[in-house]
Amino acid sequence: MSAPRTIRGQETRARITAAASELVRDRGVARTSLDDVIERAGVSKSQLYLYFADRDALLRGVIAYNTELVLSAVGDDLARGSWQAIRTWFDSMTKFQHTAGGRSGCPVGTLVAQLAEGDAAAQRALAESFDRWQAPLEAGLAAMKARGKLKRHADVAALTTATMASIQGGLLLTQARRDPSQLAIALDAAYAHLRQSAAGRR
Amino acid sequence: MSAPRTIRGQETRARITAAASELVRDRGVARTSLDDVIERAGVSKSQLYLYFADRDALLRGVIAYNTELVLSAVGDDLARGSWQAIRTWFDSMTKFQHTAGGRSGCPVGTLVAQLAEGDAAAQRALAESFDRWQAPLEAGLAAMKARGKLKRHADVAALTTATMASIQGGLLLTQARRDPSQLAIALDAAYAHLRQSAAGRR
DNA sequence: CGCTCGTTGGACTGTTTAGTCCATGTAGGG
DNA sequence: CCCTACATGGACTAAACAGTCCAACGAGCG
Repeated sequence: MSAPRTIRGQETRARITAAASELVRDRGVARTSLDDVIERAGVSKSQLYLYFADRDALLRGVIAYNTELVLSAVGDDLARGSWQAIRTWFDSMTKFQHTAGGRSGCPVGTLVAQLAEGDAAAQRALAESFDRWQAPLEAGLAAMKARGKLKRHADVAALTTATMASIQGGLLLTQARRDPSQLAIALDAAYAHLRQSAAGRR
Repeated sequence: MSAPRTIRGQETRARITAAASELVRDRGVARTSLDDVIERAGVSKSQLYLYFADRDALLRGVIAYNTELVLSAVGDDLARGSWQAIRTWFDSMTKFQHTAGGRSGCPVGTLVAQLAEGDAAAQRALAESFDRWQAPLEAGLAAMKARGKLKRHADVAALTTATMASIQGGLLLTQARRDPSQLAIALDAAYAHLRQSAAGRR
């Protein structure tokens, strides 16, 4: 019911999730109907129900799709650990928000309020999504600490959580105010906070 | 169409917005129907449509209601400006999330993803809501700067935005992970970041 | 060449939903 | 005490919606 067995089926399933993801991004979960999705994807209803048990399953498919989306924006060097990699990662986010005009928000973060309360499975999926997203940052900070680039008593897990919060909060304020600089300010503060844990030079 | 002319009418309208607010908090906007609202409020449909033009207008009523909700949790001393007032404010939020079991998130923040993309008026209302919410903090920081408690070059507006982002991001992660400590960590970081702008003692 | 299994098309159904309408109730001013 | 304007109850409608069903298609394999 969920796994296509042929290449053609895989393409159809992918077209459905991509269409659903775009519609959810542009209008929100509440304003996205299955009829909208099949029209945009150019498929029939039976195709949708061949790969997704019901609407909730499709929305969980969107969570998975959007998770891959944000993960693909994480460079490999972030996990290796360097100030430069963190700065580059932050800048790529503000750049993206600028081109999007501060609309649409975070592909994963926006789904939390829309799905976490209604669907327990979706809530777990979103929690896992954040785990995967922050893993490279956490690994990078741990590596920096091991290399003596961070203070000995630096709490890597807490720094990671605080950074993720600044990202999500910055994106939320950007979406609410239609102003990408909200994210830029939040990320500058997050960067400064991380820098506070940098090991003293001399 | 929106303003009750009698005390009885005002009470009815208040009961409707309160019921809608609770339902939206517990299940999200998408899973809250007008029939649910009238049942919970104990009113009839014509009463709802006497005070709200349509569903979107009701949801804007929820934005206004929830805005007052978060504003009522802001003590007067925050605007006067003190480290103590900021710490107390932060602690009241984490305490609330602990009793709520990390469910439901921020009354205002959760509405952003659910309403901002679909309804332009709601987006503006939410932006204003954040303006009002952060005003006491911004005034307090400005007062502290004037009293020499903050560094001379401290950017009060940026500090305010960064703090709001940490709050919203912390609440979002708390909601996603059902873990109130996510907010606590984010707020500790926000407090440390603010403290960095404290004027040197000697 | 035909069989089979995954895939596709779209009509169909029952339910939920937002929104309308009108008859009735009620409180307070003249 | 009655009149008026606001408030209330609930039946009603039309549309949108999620989900079902079955007939037809097509690609690969024997």
